[in-house]
Amino acid sequence: MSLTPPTLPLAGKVSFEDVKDIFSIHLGENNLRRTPERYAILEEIYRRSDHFDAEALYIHMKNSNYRVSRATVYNTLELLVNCDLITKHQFGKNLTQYEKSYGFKQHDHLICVDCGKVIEFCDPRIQQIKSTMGEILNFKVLYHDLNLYGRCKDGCKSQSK
Amino acid sequence: MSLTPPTLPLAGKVSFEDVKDIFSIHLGENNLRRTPERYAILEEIYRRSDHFDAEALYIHMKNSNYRVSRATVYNTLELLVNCDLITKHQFGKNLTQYEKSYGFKQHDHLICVDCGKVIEFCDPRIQQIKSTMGEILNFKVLYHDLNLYGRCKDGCKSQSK
DNA sequence: TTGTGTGCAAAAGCTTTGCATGTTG
DNA sequence: CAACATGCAAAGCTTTTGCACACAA
Repeated sequence: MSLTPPTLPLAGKVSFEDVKDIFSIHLGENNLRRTPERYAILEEIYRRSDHFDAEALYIHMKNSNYRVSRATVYNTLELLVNCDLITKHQFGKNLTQYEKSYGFKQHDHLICVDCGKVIEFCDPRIQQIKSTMGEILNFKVLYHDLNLYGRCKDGCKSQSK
Repeated sequence: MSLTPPTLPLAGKVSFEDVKDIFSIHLGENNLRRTPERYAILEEIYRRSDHFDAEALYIHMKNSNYRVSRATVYNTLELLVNCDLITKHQFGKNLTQYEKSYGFKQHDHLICVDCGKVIEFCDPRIQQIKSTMGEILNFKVLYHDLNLYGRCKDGCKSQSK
């Protein structure tokens, strides 16, 4: 069972330039404009760690280096999802959360129902489930979302989120 | 690999009386009142098939036999989740969906990204992932949510939702 | 009778949309 | 310069909350 921390980039493979290039190409291929806002949002996301939601990203940008509108944030997040530079999740709440995904191992999430902490893990058996089920049900499985919900045996401080 | 349709009740085990009793006991144990609204909502859910959201349930009850408020619907849905009579899902949208769960096999979901169709499936390997990961990460895993997203190879009519 | 539950409507929280303005190609 | 993107605010949707009234225990 692999326990390589999923958040560690694949060895020596990732630079922000790569990510920017991918986005650039994606924009070009879809006749979308290369605006400074779009690159600034991408850069902010790849500077951040962890999971974030649109509002948090908006506030963070507003308070720091760059000023963008909420509309642009939402718009850009969708573009980045489309070219697989970020992935979208919902950890049991009606709030969309994102995380950067280029150059990171595929992984799933374990969420503490007490404190909301999110832990990442890898288990190759999920790939087997995807291929078996795709075959049996005659689907091309594109992606998946697996969340385990539970309680920390050590006991967490039950701090809310 | 088991291909028993997950939505079929476990043979000869389920009646609405069972479900009502479980709810009744749950209410009693928690010093909650046994109101006609709560039972009416439970009955409506167990009469329905498939997945549903709070608003659809509210509208459906409003238009038919029983009149309840949205607040009561949301309140009761939470109680039913607590005693495992229904389960909660989010199929990639900011909309909580529910399904009845008493007497049905544990199952997961395959969602068509084109037409939104939801197919249920069972794969025992998910249980193995839960126990392995709970052990390694020192968590008591309570429940999970696994959604595969993909495209029907037969091609669907791309009807929206 | 007492306190919990209900209904209604208002509020809250996240996301989308419309429109005037700005900027890329 | 024409089309597309941005910013802002308003609107949309789902869910939660506050309060007066009703009713289960």
